[in-house]
Amino acid sequence: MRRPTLEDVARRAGVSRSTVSRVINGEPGVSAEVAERARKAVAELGYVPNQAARRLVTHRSGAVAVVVTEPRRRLFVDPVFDGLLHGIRGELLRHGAQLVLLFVEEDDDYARVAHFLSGGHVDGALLFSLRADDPLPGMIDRLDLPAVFGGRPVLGPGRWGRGHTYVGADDRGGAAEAVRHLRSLGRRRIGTITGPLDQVSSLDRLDGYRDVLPDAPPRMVVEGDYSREGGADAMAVLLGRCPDLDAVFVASDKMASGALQVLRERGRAVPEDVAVVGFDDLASIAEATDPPLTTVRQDTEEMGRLMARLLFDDTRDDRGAPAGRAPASVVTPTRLVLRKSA
Amino acid sequence: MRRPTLEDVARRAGVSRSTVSRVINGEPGVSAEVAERARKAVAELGYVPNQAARRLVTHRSGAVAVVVTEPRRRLFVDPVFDGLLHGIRGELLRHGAQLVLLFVEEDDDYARVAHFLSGGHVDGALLFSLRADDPLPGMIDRLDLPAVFGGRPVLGPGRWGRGHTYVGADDRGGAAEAVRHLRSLGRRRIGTITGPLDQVSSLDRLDGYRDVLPDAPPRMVVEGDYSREGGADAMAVLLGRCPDLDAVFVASDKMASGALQVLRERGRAVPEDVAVVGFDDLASIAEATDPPLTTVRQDTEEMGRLMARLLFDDTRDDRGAPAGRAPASVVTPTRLVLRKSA
DNA sequence: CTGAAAGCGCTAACAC
DNA sequence: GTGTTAGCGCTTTCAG
Repeated sequence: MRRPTLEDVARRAGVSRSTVSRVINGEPGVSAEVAERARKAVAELGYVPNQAARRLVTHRSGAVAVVVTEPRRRLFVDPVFDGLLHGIRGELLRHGAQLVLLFVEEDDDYARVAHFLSGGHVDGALLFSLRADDPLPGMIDRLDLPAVFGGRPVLGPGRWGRGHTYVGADDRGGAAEAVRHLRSLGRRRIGTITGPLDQVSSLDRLDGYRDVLPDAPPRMVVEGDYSREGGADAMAVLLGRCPDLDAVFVASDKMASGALQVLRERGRAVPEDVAVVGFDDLASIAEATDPPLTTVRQDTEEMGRLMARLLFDDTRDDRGAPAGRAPASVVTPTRLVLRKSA
Repeated sequence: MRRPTLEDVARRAGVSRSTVSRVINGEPGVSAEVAERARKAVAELGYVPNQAARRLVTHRSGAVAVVVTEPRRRLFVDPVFDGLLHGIRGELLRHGAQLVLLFVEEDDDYARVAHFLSGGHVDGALLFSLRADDPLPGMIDRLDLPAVFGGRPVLGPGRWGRGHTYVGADDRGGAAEAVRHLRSLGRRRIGTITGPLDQVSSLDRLDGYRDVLPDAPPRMVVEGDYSREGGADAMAVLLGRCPDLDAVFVASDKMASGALQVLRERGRAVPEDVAVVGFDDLASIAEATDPPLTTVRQDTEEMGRLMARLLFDDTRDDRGAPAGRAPASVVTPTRLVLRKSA
């Protein structure tokens, strides 16, 4: 009733452990006939390799950690993260790697996560570092573990995360394109509703807005919180400050849907009176609003896929090239999707 | 530059491997003085136990799998699952266990998951089996691995999953309570919008409706898909079939919000003309609708916590009691939350 | 209370 | 091509 070991399989096939091991790991140099016999024994015994033993000697775990700093459980209802995770999953699958999910919620968790990551449980880590003052990037530096960030990480106050590999959307460029579009429509009083300004992506999107509108007065900028309600509130504020506003760039679709509602309630026609552009292109939102939302598309699934791929690029040369430099980061392009709101 | 091993620590502390091992694992029978010396050496060397080695000998992995059958990537935008996962996470944390996330999307994945689960990577599994014909319960039977299901599992056509441990909300009772409430309000033409009827929970909620209204004609029952749009469409159908409907029990808050919208568009006042009760009590939806939604609350976080707890109950007696019977399943109570819609 | 020694199940040199 | 032999780093009897 004991789980069969390599030894058992070998005995049954009448060969040695090493040979069976070679067959199982698909190594060359085993005659077809012997290989067949070994495979048969494996099947008959229902042999499944003991991973712990394998790891012990290979020093590889076959698993990848995904570290998420979950802002009060909202992460898992986030379609952006959903897309990311989906892309990651697909790529991990191709590599036969497992996904170990690590949450950071309280401050204690950083130590816990660091401890886990340094425990050899995983071959690499994919981390989402949203906040501008996130300790994660600093932490990973001390760990000597292949890692790829989702979103450009920031290291301490003002220090950009050079040396960290990351995959991020072109937040700044996308935002700039959105605002440029608004201006090309002849709009002159263009406001913006930003995400929480302690997040890198929010900051980048705001920078994109400023790139195009360097002289926009501060009152045209209102900080939101990426929620629908936050978007609605921010829109109300914006309208109060600038009643003759004729366009607004909203840094997320969710906020945009809230903004649209307020605009409607206040009797502003969209896009006639006020043109609106969102960000994310979440089908469930952007296609369902009234009018459908013009927005900046980011391909979250592709981003996830890329994160995993970069990680594996870094990870696999453990036998061979001396670990190499961290692979280059990639900024994925965004694309303006024109619907009816602008 | 090699990672320090127990041996290194032992040498530094001037004791034996065994002693250090005991200290690390908090075993009794080590003098305070020696223990202190060992701890000091651990700290100085930054020693972190090699999990693979430990697992190899203990036969325990310290990890738990969470298996989700992800219906076309919608799972991660599901607040119910979010709550569940949150509860699970909390409990795993208490036990110092890791969470390995396994997705089932394509048919291939079942084999992959089964293989993984039987590979000794995890000490147990938490599985969400939504569909009535889900292969997961059958699969787990052949695996000899402690497992707890989220939602009552069903084994093949008509065979209820006896012998499987699960944690599920009292879908049937909750639905019945909702309908009973509607009736107590004097409503007589009570329809229902169900979830996808290939899901156990949907079926159970419908049964609850029927428990109270055994004579409701089939036209009063419309199948939805748990989405907002699905709820809207179903509401339209229901209204078409029965224009003088005076109440509706909707099997999810998301669908209820869609239904509410249609009701409003058709000029039906809620709750005056049509009373509406939802299911789930997702704060983000139920409190935000107009009018706020009366709904059946299920405590998803508690359910998640319970799942993990039951799993550990089953899991830990590997040294001691002979594995024991699978622990009892638990059906968590639901509670009607009265707001304004009914 | 502490240490010595025997593996856990596997891979990887190294012989044959 | 295939087998032999060392370990990987840890826990766990069993002596002392």
